[in-house]
Amino acid sequence: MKLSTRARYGTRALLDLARHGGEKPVQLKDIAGRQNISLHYLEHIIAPLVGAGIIRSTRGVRGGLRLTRQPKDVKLIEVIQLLEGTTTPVDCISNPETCDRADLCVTRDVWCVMKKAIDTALESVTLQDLVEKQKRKETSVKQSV
Amino acid sequence: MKLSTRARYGTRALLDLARHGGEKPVQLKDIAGRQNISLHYLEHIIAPLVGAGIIRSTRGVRGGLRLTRQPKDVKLIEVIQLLEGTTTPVDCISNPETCDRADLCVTRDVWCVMKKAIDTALESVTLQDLVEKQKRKETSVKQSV
DNA sequence: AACAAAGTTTACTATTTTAGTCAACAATGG
DNA sequence: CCATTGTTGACTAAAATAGTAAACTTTGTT
Repeated sequence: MKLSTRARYGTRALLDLARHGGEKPVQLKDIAGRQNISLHYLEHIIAPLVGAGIIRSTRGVRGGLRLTRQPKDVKLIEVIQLLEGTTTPVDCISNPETCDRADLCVTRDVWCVMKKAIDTALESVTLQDLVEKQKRKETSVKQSV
Repeated sequence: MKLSTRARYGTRALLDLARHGGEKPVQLKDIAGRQNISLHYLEHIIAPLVGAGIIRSTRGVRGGLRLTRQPKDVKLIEVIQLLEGTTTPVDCISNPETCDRADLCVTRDVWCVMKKAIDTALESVTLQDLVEKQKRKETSVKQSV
């Protein structure tokens, strides 16, 4: 039940983008630098997010990445589903036909409850929430120094 | 975020044990047969459960496995933690020292919320719940035939 | 005592997934 | 046209997963 680095790096990259994005596009190499993630790897991770239209990219000089929505309109559940493929702990939830016990299986019901718990948790968090929380953490650190 | 077959098979094995266990110990090969799981593989999966004392085993003729507690006293969270190692989606939750960003990291906070959601879900289910649910499913199938 | 029936343990292996790297390519602005 | 930036596909090393096999230990029965 581990989250892949794709999901973790991708979320951090999006958060970084939300944090540093403004008028001008943010370059992937800057995100990679700030987040200390391999640029080449991040390129792959970002791809499904661009594909899904959460991010818009512009190539060429002064190009980069931009969020297509307000951070408050990007729920974590969507991000994780794109990066992780799904939040389903077992295949038989989304594809009951892969297991002939599916209809009688009570453990399947438990995994289903589990998935719902995960989804509910991720449903309630937006990029905006993360940005704000991060700002608060940063200022509190500055003050304590 | 997939659950391993260890977790799934192990849970099913325990459920089977709770279902068929009575006076006499239940033999692993019978569980393996009923659940259609490789006996050899199941031996490995069962090991940590025996080690943790959820199951007691007796070797030799007429030996087998027995639950050491009432099914109502076995919570799924405990089973999954034993089989899966942990329910933690990222290491930095239980081991903050593995990441030097841990204290400032807001994504870490999200994974923490996620873990709690999973734990709460699994905390609320016992083997007894599964046994009862399974009995209900079975009788409703019989009736509909 | 011997044997058969259980579980235990260790060693090994094939396959898949993960986490990347590398290089060629495409588009864009100056 | 060229430097810059993102895109794509090929490739790979390492780790995890999902087993298999076999030797071993314990225990009840004969």
